Amino acid sequence: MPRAKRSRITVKDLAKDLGMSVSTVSRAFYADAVIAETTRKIVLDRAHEIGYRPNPFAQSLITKKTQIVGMVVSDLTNPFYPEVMTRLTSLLQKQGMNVMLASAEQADGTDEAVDLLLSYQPDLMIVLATNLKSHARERCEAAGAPVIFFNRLSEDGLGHGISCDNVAGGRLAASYLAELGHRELLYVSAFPDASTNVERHQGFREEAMRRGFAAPQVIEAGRFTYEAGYEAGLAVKDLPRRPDGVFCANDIVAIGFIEGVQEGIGLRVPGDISVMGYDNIAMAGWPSHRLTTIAQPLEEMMDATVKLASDLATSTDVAQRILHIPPGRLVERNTVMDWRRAND
Amino acid sequence: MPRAKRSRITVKDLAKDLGMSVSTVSRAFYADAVIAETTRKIVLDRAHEIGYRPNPFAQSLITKKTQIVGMVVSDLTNPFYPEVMTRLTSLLQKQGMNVMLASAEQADGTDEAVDLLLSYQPDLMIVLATNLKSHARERCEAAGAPVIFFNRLSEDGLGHGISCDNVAGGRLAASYLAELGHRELLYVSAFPDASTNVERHQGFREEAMRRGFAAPQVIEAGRFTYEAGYEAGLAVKDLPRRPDGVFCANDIVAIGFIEGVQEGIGLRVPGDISVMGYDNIAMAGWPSHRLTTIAQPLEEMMDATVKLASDLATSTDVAQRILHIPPGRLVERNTVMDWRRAND
DNA sequence: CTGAAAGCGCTTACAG
DNA sequence: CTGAAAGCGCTTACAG
Repeated sequence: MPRAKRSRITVKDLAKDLGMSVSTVSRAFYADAVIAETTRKIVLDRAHEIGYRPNPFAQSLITKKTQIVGMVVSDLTNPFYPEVMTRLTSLLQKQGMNVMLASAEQADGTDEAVDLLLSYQPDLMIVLATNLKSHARERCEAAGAPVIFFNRLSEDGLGHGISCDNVAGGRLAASYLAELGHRELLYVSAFPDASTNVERHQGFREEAMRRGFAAPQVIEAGRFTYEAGYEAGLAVKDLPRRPDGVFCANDIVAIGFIEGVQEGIGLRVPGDISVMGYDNIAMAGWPSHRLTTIAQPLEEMMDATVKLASDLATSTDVAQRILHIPPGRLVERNTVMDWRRAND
Repeated sequence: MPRAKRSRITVKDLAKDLGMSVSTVSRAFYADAVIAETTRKIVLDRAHEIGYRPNPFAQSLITKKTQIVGMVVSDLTNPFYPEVMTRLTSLLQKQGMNVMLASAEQADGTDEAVDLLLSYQPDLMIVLATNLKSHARERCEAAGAPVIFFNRLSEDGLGHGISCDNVAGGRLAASYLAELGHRELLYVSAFPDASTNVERHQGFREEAMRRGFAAPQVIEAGRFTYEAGYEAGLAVKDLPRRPDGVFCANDIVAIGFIEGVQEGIGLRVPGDISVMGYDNIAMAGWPSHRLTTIAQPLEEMMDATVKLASDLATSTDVAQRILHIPPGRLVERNTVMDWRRAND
């Protein structure tokens, strides 16, 4: 069967079919174009019948809008991101936008991937998980694509950002552990430059000190991965003081940490040491983990992103917007011990 | 700062800059165009200097090639797919192709998402995880985009396909369990129409019966998810005969199954019941799971996909290709008991 | 409210 | 080997 790359229907065809000019037909597809409503309806109906859609490439050659949003991802071993990615994609598609992907697995590959993506003139870029280097962000903006950082903010504080209030989240973790009788706190840090990491640490530390505790000890896991968390768990034995309450940069790190601490040092969670995460990924609720954590307000974060995206798509000039959405609720499960009750 | 949607550099600009015609400049970007090598080098060098890239939209208006591959995904709670997705994206980008995403979270949403994607005239479609309905596949092909099914084949057997030899994998599972002394086998089935599911079951059953065992019992988990596996684990208590060797449709189902069987029925794995998965996702190696499984030959599968993709991109007529790559190796961990040794 | 014409940024026969 | 011209499928001032 010769795949006869059937030449697709064009405005011309549809115009001839309807006995109208191409101008008129074209106008039917633009809500704010001057055209009789009855004419528009005739065109749209017939278009639907014969399966005509304006060629977006030809369109964008003129409108300079592509309806493409570039999505830069990495770190997909953290289940938080695939979920965000697919749900965001669905939401954006409902707005008529299409998502083009650049995978930034290796830091060095990012640039070329971003450039390739930019040649498609995306209306905007959404950066998930990775820390786009400043010059890459600048290239995006020079190419006319404003960038939205999702969940992590840009290092240089530029670009739009959607994030939850991680400082408040960090405080919440410290309060919770403190209230339950923990005294020797530890923060397990992930990627040191990530705003999420920095802010969660900051909130945790502030709240601990406000309560008159020593500054929490810190283990540098270095990355937001299970493996990094696992190594951090092993590293507990080298700490000057044995911690009783641990707050990890996120869930996947926490899960790795717990397994490291159990396997490597034989400590029990929460019997010997309490551990909390951040995100509330699905896995945190599995019987094998039952991780106490702080939920991200994912719904709100995604809605805000889509809202911002369509604002950026329609209006040419939107002031920098950095949204800090209140952190989600505390999700109590089985990895934190209540020492008050234990001592009753 | 008014974001002055800086008008990008065009062929014209570059031509003027170089004192050449646009034709010549244009030719420099096509390997098989007739142009003096020295001229080409001059053009390319200068293009790189001033950051010129041909506008892919204008290009594809003429060439009818877009360098876009549409990727249809769903089921991203299975960590197997995010990994495939990102690695495949990187590989395709290295070939100069760009990946556009359609998320098919809800079965009903798929169609509109696919249509939207098709309006961008992708050179081909890659379907991960989901079972594109036949009519959707037909629409893709009618729009000139051949489709490659990755890991699962199309229900109607049409379209290109890359998959590992799941029948052989199923046999391998049965042999392994049989050799280790298991006698009462169980298959935990996932999405009933998925080719992977059907073939793994088939191989498992064939090998069991070839060895003179009864046909393995079956629990219908229904989906390739943790939750479905968990429910299946609970359902073990309703089985007429207590199984001792279980093969699950994939790893994530196996992990759920194990937790269901432990939590809900109190059976121990592998003490009371042995369990195997399929895929060898990263999580299968974590201390919390240590799942015995069959690895997918992911590298080979992805290479074959990229190869096929670039064949399809260059040649207009490629015969239907369905590749069954030999299954990966058995990965022995801690969820299968060796009853021979146990009885020594 | 509608149509004829110009033009978006390219590629590719066609001449030379 | 290079250039002038036509044209890909659209949109949008400009007339009417």
